Amino acid sequence: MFQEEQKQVEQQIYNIFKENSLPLPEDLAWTPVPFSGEWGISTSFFKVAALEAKSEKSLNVPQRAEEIAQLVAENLPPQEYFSRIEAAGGYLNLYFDSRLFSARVVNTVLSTEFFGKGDPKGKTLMVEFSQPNTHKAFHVGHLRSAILGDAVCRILEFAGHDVIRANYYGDIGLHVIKWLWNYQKFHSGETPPADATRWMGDLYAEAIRRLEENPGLESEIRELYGRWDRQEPEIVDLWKQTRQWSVDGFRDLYDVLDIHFDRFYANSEVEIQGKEMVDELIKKGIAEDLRPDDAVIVRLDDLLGLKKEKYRVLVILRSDGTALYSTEELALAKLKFEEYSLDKSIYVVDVRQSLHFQQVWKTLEIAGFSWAENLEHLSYELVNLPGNVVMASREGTVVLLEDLIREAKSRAFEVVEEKNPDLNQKEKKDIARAVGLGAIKFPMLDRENTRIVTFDWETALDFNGQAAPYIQYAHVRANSILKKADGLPAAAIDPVYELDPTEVSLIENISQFPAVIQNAAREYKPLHLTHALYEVARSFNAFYRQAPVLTADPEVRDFRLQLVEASRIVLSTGLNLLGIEAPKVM
RNA sequence: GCCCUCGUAGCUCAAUGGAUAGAGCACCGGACUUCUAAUCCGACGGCUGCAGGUUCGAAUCCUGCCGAGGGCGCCA
Repeated sequence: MFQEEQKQVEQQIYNIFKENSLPLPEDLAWTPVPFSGEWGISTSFFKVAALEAKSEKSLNVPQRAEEIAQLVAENLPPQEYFSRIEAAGGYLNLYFDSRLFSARVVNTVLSTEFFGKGDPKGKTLMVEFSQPNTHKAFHVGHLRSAILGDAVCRILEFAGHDVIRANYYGDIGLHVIKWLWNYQKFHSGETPPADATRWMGDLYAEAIRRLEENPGLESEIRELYGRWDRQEPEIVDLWKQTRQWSVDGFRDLYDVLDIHFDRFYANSEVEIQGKEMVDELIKKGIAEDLRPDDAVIVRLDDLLGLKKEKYRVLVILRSDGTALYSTEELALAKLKFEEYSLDKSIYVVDVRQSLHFQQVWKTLEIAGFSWAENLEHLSYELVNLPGNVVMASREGTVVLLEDLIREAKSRAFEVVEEKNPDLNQKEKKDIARAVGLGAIKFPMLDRENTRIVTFDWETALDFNGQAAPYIQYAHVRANSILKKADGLPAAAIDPVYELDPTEVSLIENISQFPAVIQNAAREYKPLHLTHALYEVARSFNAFYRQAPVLTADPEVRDFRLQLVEASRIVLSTGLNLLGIEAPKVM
């Protein structure tokens, strides 16, 4: 927002450096001055001083940095946008003129079509996220990939990338065969009830139970897998029909979560191509075919001439010739680049599969696919239950998504009824949905990707504190003021009064928003956004308490109204980027 | 055995190598005749697991150790 001014000062500083024959720093690395009630940008001269110290051993770096800062501060020409220049401990701090700064920030937000939106980067990224297995339940453990992936896509898009959202569902594999086996034997002809996904999961759990009780039945599973592999119509038809039940159920869940995809890839879709690629790898001498006694493997460490084990051995086809996850993964990676012209292909998958991806990608690299270097794993830690219990359908240690959503909505509904009993049923339900889903999504985003989320009902349904409802509430308050104000002042307004500290702090947080988006996009970390947004909400709430808008003197009121509108825009944009609704009342 | 994460306030978590390490929860004390108190203000709370190293400067980078979790040939 102040690039021009920053560049200008930068040039002036360079000139001072030249005049004093100081070594030119490569870049000044501007940062905001640690906020203390005044806006400013800051740079330091430690690097330059350290550079000098190399030729002049006796030099005290911090002292010299301070001298340079003093020198620059004294020699900079008078500034329009900076009202105060200060050298402090090796830093040079340039403080903005508060009137010009606040007016610029607020006017920029109001006059930009999408404040914070980055310039088009001309890069196409595919983000694959949410990889549910058909014929299984969809539980809270599956939620993180979906929610994180969705938010990352929204942020990347807003930051200026072209994003293709891919879903990859596992519709074949041993788990599916086990389900089909159980269905054929014990549930033949049944159709799913309204809650299809839960029912699919129940039947899967039942299949596992039966097989554990009677391990001898495993041979029937092998046999059935063989029949599927030979594409026997009876089995294929049943598989297709039952798979659809799951797929439809997943789509319903994605709709509820407001998550959409551009392309659905099925596991089975890439099976044939996967096997073909395995053949090629064997021909090229990259893979070893040890069938029928052993599988088809790639000895990665040997191929790379590594002495210490790193990539180990990747199995790419079972000894009986059926496909593995890795078989399909090889083909899927290729298919993605064939279908789209991608600059990068990102996989949002949990951390347990890190090695797996490294192996597959290294194999593709060895096979000579140039795009293999543009594959990227966005790994995240699991959602566990208290006591670090992993959610697993077969262990029965799961919280079903349907249950969580229902509970969160109903809890939110109770609160709405208590806080705002006059609203009609429809409004209350809409708010309950926004708040309930926000409460579910926020904890999955407001955390370093590499850290485990521990799910417990109490925390998940706690609407207080550092959580989505807090931000939504600030948005509601902003809306409420604007509604009562009956329109905004038509023209841009400069504040002609001394700003309240809460206003200063609010404007500071708003001004950071565009940079935060870029940062979150670059690092694939919605966390940066949740944090910044919380800060905007917090400073807005303080402002709301401290600085009256509607009852203020006209010139104060006009500027504050614009500030409220700017806050509203940032809050709703930010929530939207997290996939969280921003209700107008609650 | 090899590899990957993580270790920060009582608890849950932040902090592009940069200035006095910050929030929420919990606990304690205050604020509703006010634009919605799902809010605000204050107090309490820290040898950033330990020991070295690199650097003008380390919670952050490197090495070792301790602790927790995860991954390592036909599950996905």
